Amino acid sequence: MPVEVQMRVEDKIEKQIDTLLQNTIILNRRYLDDEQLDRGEQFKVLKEIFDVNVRDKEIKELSSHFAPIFRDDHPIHLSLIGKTGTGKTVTMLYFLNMLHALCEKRNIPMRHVHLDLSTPKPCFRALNDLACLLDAAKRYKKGISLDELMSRIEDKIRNYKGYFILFVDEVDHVRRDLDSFLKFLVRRLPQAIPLKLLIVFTSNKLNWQENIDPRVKSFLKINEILFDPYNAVDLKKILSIRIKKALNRKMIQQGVVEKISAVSSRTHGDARKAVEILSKSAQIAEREGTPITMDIVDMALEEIERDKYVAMIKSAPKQLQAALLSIISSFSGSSKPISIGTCYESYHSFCSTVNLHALKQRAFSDLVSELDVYGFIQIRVISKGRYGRSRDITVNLPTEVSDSLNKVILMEFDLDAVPKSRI
DNA sequence: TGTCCACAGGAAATACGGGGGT
DNA sequence: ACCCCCGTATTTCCTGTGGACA
Repeated sequence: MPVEVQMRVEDKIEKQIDTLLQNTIILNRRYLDDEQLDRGEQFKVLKEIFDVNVRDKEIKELSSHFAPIFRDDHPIHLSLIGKTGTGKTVTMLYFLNMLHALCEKRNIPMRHVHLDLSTPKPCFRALNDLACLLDAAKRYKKGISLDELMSRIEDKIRNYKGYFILFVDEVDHVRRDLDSFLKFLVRRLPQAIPLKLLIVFTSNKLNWQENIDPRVKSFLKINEILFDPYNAVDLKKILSIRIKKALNRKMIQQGVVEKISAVSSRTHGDARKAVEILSKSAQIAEREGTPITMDIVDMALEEIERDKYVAMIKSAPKQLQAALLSIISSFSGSSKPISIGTCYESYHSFCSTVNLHALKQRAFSDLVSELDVYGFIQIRVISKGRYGRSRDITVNLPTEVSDSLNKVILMEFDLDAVPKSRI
């Protein structure tokens, strides 16, 4: 390894560190990622955001909805509707926190619980989570009846007489048996115990109430508050607050914040994603040793896109990885649609080479649909008349993305394909 | 106009795994 | 240790179908 001898190593290192410090962009990394902030810090950021009148309208509506509590009245249930990243959860948590403090001050007994269903789960798991939050049961994987869980929850709060606000985040994530879950919350629970139950639902689907059992629905008196996607002005405010806390403002070029807010508001209106773009741009700029420029933002956008796919497939089950790989490889080069039959053949042969149990076609077909939902591929049912009816598969990923997907999946298989094949 | 391909995609059956009760 | 229960994954079985072709 060749070493430069002109300058003493110590001096060199010192000089490098100095320039690095001068060009530091990220001053406080934690403020670029909510996961790393504790509740108090999150609320502090939120307060600043609310103080510049973002989400003003929603907070007003929330206040008027909950106002009856202070007249010893019983407000109906509430449903917050809006896309992901529009601040439903944080706003509500913040609001509940304030409400709690206010109730304490006025001696009104009030409890609130946040049931987070942000990852899809069946009724059983949802109830189990709730039971855990209430300290009514431990975490079960399986093996206890739904009824048992419900009774335990009831027992736990039977003697509580004040307001009980249950914040059910992302209700529509209760898969399959949403009806029985709601039936318990809306019908059985209020009848079984004396407390004043107040449920707040959250959903990103406007029509989440549409296909629930009408018998449950009739009990579900609900008030709705809509959370619109953030517009560019709001996003700019939100980003500015983050920048003040986390970044070296001198290293951000004119127009960058505007660009990020514009792109975000146009494509999703999601504040979390906007902050992610900012954070990624800062990382890239720091790596390249330049200020954050417009070009850097573009790079960040691309990189986020790619990482999204790679991360998703990395954490996916082996079968799904195999399916995607066989589709990508049987696609190689041409961009003409392929029928699902051809894909199944190549999947089958791939499975035998890596010694993976190959699924039957019906199951494979479901895997393919899943890949479509995630956006890796597009499928379309078409009929070739005499030559049958099938789904055509198209891969529309940028080549670099599909290349890195290919590499990642192969790596995943190399790691455990070797020892298996030896057995 | 009817046939018939090559699947789609729903429903039910079966397999499996893991945990609670006793 | 044994059995039973529940949730999930996969298989098996099945009916349905758009349109090129004869």
